[in-house]
Amino acid sequence: MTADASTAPPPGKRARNRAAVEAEILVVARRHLATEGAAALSLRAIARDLGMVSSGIYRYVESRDELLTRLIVDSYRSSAQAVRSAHDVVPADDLAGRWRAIGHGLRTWALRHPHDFTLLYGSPVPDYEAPADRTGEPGTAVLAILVTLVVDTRDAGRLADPDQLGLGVDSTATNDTRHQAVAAGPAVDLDAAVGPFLRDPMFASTGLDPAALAQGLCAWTLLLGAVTSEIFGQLGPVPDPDALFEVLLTAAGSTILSANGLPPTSP
Amino acid sequence: MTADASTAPPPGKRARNRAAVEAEILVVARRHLATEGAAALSLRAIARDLGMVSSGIYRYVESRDELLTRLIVDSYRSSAQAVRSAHDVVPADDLAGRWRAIGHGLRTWALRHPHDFTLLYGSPVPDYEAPADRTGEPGTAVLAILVTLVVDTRDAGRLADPDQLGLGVDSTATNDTRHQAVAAGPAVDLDAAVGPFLRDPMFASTGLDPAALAQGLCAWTLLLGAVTSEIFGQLGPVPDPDALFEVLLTAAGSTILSANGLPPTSP
DNA sequence: CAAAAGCAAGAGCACTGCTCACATTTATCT
DNA sequence: AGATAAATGTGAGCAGTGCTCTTGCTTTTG
Repeated sequence: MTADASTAPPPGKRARNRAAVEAEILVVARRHLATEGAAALSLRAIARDLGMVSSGIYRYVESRDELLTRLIVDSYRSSAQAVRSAHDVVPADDLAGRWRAIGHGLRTWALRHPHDFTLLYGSPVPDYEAPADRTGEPGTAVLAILVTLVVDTRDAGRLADPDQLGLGVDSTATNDTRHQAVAAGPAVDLDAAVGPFLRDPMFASTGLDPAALAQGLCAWTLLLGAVTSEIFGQLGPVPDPDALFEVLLTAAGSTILSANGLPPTSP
Repeated sequence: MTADASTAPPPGKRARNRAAVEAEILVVARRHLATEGAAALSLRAIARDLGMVSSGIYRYVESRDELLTRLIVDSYRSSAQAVRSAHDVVPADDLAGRWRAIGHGLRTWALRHPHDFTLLYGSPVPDYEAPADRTGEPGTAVLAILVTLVVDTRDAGRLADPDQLGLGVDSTATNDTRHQAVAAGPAVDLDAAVGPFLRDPMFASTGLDPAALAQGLCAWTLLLGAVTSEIFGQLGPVPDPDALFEVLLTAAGSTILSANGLPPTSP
């Protein structure tokens, strides 16, 4: 009634309330996610917590899947930010330290938000297909950090020897001169495996070679496997999870970083 | 009425029917699992498919969790058998071939039964805690196969150099003489990480040393990470999944197998 | 000021896991 | 053989879920 125009900008009291409710829904959803887990996420329960009737929540969130998508995007951001902030405090030339920061950053984030981690890297939620146009880009954020580390490692000439992993260097030159895998195994076609990735805009500017990217993927897969294994308890009761992770993290790091600080080809 | 005793042995018609129904339930449950996924498993739907009333199924399966446990144990058996049969066809002295057989065995099983794989290695089913006394032993079956491979590899003197992974050999001797991890990283305490495992009856007879076990765990974690990543699509659309898996499998194998078929300490 | 758009509320549908009381069938004991 | 006990089938019912639709009310907008 007596409200003048200056205190009622285009975002009117209605729009403001809507934004507040939407945010509140996300907050409550995150709380439920943290305590109950993803599949137990109930729109009705959220509505109840917010003091609104069950059907009312559909004014703010289209469906349960929509809510999940928002949480996923949110979690990707959260994890990437956690990893990034852990990574950025170590000096750029401390390559090993940066790797360890990435690994520990991801792990401690996962331990702190196990359900969020599950949402991102666990089995897909039933009857839910993540929309690639919304979860695609945020999903690569933490991998992108790892890529910059691989690039810097290569630039510093400290990239580990691909032969150590059974990945031949010659496979990049000629396509039919494939490298023989671990002692008489069949062929490993590096270019087929990771070549198309390198043509991706995300990598094109880095000038990475297939072997280096493959090494990076090994490190990433091993790291993610280590965290997954711990969060999901796949190895049963582990006596000293910290020590075990340290071992796996070190091993994963050694796939991209030469261990002794010297270029791989030196004696 | 005219049935004589010879056609009615101790397993009477009632027990036989019960066994049949229980088996049938598992069959239908597996079918639902394959088509709908784990979280969509509905006892009512199964009962409906079996032509019995919804409450009737509780005469045969205690609860939904009980059904899940049976499926999980079943899947562990199925996967272990798949891996084992793939592994057993390659000659015992072809160590690399055995590793590849294990990896491919697990992967093809997972690709053929994605929901079963999810049940075992995906995010835990909400509100379900796997009873360790029933899922514990079957869960280690395929890992056990890998352990025998590591043991045989050591016996053949073809174990990869632990230093390649940044895992020092001296950490087994003195406890405070810890190995420095990748270039100036903190300590890696191998004994703390895997020592207690070695005291386990499963390993005690093998005489494995901590470094070798750690290498095995690296291989396992990387392998499982690779399969998980593919089944769950964690890397987005991969151009050539077979080639990528080949790369990761080879890399994982190189953590336990010396690449050139020679003992690690030779020039 | 009136029309339009946004919102809260409630009823309702189809589904879930699970329990309970009741009737029927089968196995076992006397 | 007959009584008794155990196992099995049936249907109703409770509390919960996602989601839709209609009915009124409030805020914003022309």
